[in-house]
Amino acid sequence: MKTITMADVAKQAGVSKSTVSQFLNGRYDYMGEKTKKRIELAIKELGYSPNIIARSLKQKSTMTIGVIVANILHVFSTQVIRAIEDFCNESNFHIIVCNADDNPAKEKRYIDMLRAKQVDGIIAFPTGENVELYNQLTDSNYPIVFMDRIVPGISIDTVLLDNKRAAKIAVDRFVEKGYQRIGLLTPPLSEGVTPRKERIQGYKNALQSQHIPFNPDYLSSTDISEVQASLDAMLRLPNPPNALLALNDRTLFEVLKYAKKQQLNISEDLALIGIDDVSFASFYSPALTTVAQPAFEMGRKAATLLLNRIKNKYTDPEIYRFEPQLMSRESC
Amino acid sequence: MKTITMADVAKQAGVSKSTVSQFLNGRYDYMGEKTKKRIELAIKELGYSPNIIARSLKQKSTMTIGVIVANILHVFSTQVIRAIEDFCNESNFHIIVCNADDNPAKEKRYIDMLRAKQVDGIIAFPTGENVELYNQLTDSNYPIVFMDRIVPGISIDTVLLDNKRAAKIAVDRFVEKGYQRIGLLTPPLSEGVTPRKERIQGYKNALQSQHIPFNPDYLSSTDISEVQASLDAMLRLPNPPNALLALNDRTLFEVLKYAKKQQLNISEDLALIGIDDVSFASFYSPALTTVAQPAFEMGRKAATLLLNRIKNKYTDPEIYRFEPQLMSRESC
DNA sequence: CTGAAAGCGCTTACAG
DNA sequence: CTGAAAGCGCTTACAG
Repeated sequence: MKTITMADVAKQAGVSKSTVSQFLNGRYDYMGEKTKKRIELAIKELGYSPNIIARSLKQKSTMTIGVIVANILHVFSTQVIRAIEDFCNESNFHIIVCNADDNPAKEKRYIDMLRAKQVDGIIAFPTGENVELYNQLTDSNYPIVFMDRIVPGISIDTVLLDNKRAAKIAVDRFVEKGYQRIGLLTPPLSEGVTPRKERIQGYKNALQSQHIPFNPDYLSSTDISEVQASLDAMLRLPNPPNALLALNDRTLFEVLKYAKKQQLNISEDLALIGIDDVSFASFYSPALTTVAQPAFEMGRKAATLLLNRIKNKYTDPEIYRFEPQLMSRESC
Repeated sequence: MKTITMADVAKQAGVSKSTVSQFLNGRYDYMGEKTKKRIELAIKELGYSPNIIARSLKQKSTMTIGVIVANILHVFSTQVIRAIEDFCNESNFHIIVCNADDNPAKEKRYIDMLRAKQVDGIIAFPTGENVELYNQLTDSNYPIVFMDRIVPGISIDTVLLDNKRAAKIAVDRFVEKGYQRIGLLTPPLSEGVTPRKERIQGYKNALQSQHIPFNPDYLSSTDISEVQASLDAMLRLPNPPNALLALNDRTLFEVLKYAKKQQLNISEDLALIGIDDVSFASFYSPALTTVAQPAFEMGRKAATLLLNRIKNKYTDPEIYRFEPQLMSRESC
């Protein structure tokens, strides 16, 4: 299985490699009709297909980008990736997908490898921990876009939800429906995880503007595995919350598991809103009111920004906030 | 930003490119200690990182594989991809992810482009339509593995669920619980889509071995958008089914939407089993009995097979069937 | 133990 | 309108 190269085509067509190359790249400006035909024929006869690696080496462009998410199993990431892939496909780019698992060492390894493989740019959900590396990237003007998380002090295009607003939308909805004792369940506030920080802040701000005092007992920040226990404690308070905001889909899952186990009647016993629109929200009983992220738009935006940078349309790095959307259903 | 190359390192260290290359590839056998040190230092000083594209051109291996799914948004695909990525990561491979959307033209384009980019192999959920192309690939001995779908007449490693058994497990469960009038809801039986064909066959076979006559009225094969209408009709039969098998997750969603709208009491009015274990199965009310695919094992197997082929460990192409697992819960 | 040279398969400035 | 030649950044067989 000898692989056939441009030289073979050239020989077969009786022209030089240069001419074949011109032909392949559509630079027909001065090319004779018979030459074109001959090359076309030779390509067909030999079943030739160009080696893009060789081209990449010369052109310093691989038409490939890297996408590093925390975990592709998270629905939001999957949707973002799908949007990125669609956009890239329109521009003939491919995407290499990596799972960093919130592990800075893994993230660093991926970034280094991707660069070594000469990908033209990277979209990442950053761990936030590789500050030195991020700075290197911006210093060398490497095309990169962050998703979902802001790394303080780093000047890189970042696409994320207006998280404060997401929390505010939920709180306002609770209040509008007559709930004042609003609990919040969140995973641990490890540093670097923008959405959690901002949503909690948004929750506090929203309470304040509704003139509801913030009650620390109503805020549980625990590991996913302890959400249920923590919720249990919260509901056993002398004056427990009558409404609950789940900070993300995985937290919401825990609430629903707990509710089922305890035969808690959601919406009657306890109003519930989750941030992240889950697949079953509309047909759950009660249908779940959620605050949705426009994941596809966000992915598309990230891809647009990155490809623009790759094409050298320089713009100052910015933070792009997307509007969350209330999906009004039955649970509140 | 001049990029620094091996030549720069060589000059800085006062050795030849060959020696640097040896060093990078860990062929220290005969290398003097001082030489090593000098190279190491030069690399550090210059911040050198090798260009893997250049290496790939010479070595004819990119350490990258392509993964073509129908749609990454399908949970099963996402899980398979995650497993593949994990396995590849262990072997220092990267994956390029593509969505073919069950579109043969898109599939062909991806396969052609991936090969042009010299990926070392491909794992695909095949549309089944590009028979000529598949044959070319096997003829040229190109490493490829199929997932989920069998393409008749093509000899390629294929990893998929024991679909007949999945249907049988569900039917047997129904019968064991006393249900005999078992309906089946499936998306259209377009050719090439192995799982649907096989699951329907498995359903029929299982009925037979339970001595239950197959009732064509109990089998609905429609577009997803018409599942609800079709189910409605089925339940209005003079003698409607009292148990329902949803062929996959998306069909199950439609059943649940319908049940909610019609205030149908699942498990009491109608027993229900879905193939594909959905994220909310355990905390839905009633908790949903499902038949799960071992998606991660399957993805891992596909990756293992592919990397073995890439490493030239030739084996005859085979079909690998994975055991479905009953997740016994409340809906039946 | 290390280096000079050829080559991987392309592209491209230049000459004619 | 087309070709010869150099070069992209590596690797590797070979020589010494």
